[in-house]
Amino acid sequence: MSKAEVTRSDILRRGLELIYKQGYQSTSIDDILATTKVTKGAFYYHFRNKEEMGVALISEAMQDEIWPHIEKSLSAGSDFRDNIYEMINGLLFEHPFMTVEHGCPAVNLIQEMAPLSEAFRTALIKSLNKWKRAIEAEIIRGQQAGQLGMAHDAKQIALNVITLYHGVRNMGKLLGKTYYTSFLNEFRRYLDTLE
Amino acid sequence: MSKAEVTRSDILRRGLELIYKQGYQSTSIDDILATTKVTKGAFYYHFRNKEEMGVALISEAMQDEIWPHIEKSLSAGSDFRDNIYEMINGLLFEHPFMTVEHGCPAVNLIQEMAPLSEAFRTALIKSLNKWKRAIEAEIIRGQQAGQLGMAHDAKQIALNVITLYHGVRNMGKLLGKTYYTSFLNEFRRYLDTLE
DNA sequence: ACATAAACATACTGATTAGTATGTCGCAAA
DNA sequence: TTTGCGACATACTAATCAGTATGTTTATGT
Repeated sequence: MSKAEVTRSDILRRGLELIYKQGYQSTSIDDILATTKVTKGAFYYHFRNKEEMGVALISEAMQDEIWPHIEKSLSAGSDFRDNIYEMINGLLFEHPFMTVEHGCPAVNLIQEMAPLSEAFRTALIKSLNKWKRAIEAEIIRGQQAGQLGMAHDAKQIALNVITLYHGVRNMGKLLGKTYYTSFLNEFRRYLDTLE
Repeated sequence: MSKAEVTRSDILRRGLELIYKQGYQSTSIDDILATTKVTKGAFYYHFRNKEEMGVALISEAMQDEIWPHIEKSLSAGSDFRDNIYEMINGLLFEHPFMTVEHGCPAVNLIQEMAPLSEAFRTALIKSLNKWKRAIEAEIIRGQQAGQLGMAHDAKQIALNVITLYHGVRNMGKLLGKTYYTSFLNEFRRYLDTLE
């Protein structure tokens, strides 16, 4: 990794951290510069403007942060139900980056930026679809392994799971970690109703 | 309604509109003033600061906007399932204030401000609890009318419904109105699994 | 070792921000 | 009619913002 690449990724990582906690629009470039050794000249060498940095942050830093966990949990065991449950459980409770109070950076950015920027929307949809396809594939694997009837629509279930995740991340901001726990019980029940 | 009360409510209504579309932190007081006949002096006569206005906006303007619809739909028919379904359906499709791209102001504000302001959090929790209790009451009514087994936890179901609503409001920002429709199918199915 | 471009560094700009200071106007009670 | 206060109006400040202009350093191929 060259020195320039390190600088770039420093910007993205610190940017992700701050934007996760404060929101995109309320995080200034100066905020990022003040907490890194990066200067304004370096920033604008690597990115044309703030939006370009935001988009890069979604498709690079955010993906790097979350994706390994998703991939790992979705291929952990043989039961697709267990895998999907553990994926959500892990995201909620075990991920070192995310907290209950600040939720999930992807969910936050969709909320804040999807209506305001085409570029953000595109990057976020790409990210969402990647996740959706991964869940879908795991459900289909479950179907082929006889764990779930073929009549079920894998696409629809995948979207349900993601919708629930979005919901619980938002509710958690008001109700705290205890709600994560009771949600997970309900989520397990939901998975078990799929037969 | 006195002239002063009109001024105050003008600020709150216009504030809600702008904050709904741009977010709280990215909506400036000058934004509000520029699109009303209110001046800065009037603003700071009615509110100590921006945060106080934001909190008032949640417990007044936002409630006024959404609550009538909720109350109405929850007492529309005799089947609690139909009522809850219509509540969500109406919020998603029939509410004149809200759009798919901007979602729901309450959901948005929870996402943005719950982690950042105790005062916002308090106002939002109050608002959430009011809704939760209303749904809960409707479920219990359904139980007493024999539409649903007593074994079900009304509180839990109410929270599920709200969580799903939060989720679909967020997903809608990426997937558009068509997702609302397919979500509603799933939601109906969920309600019907409650026996 | 040297040329050249990549990778920064510094200082600035004009716009926008929340909030303040200080004034004014109209109406209600005395 | 005057006095006083509720309800504004105007002009300002200091801070912060994204972005730019113009430099300097550092690496790299030859």
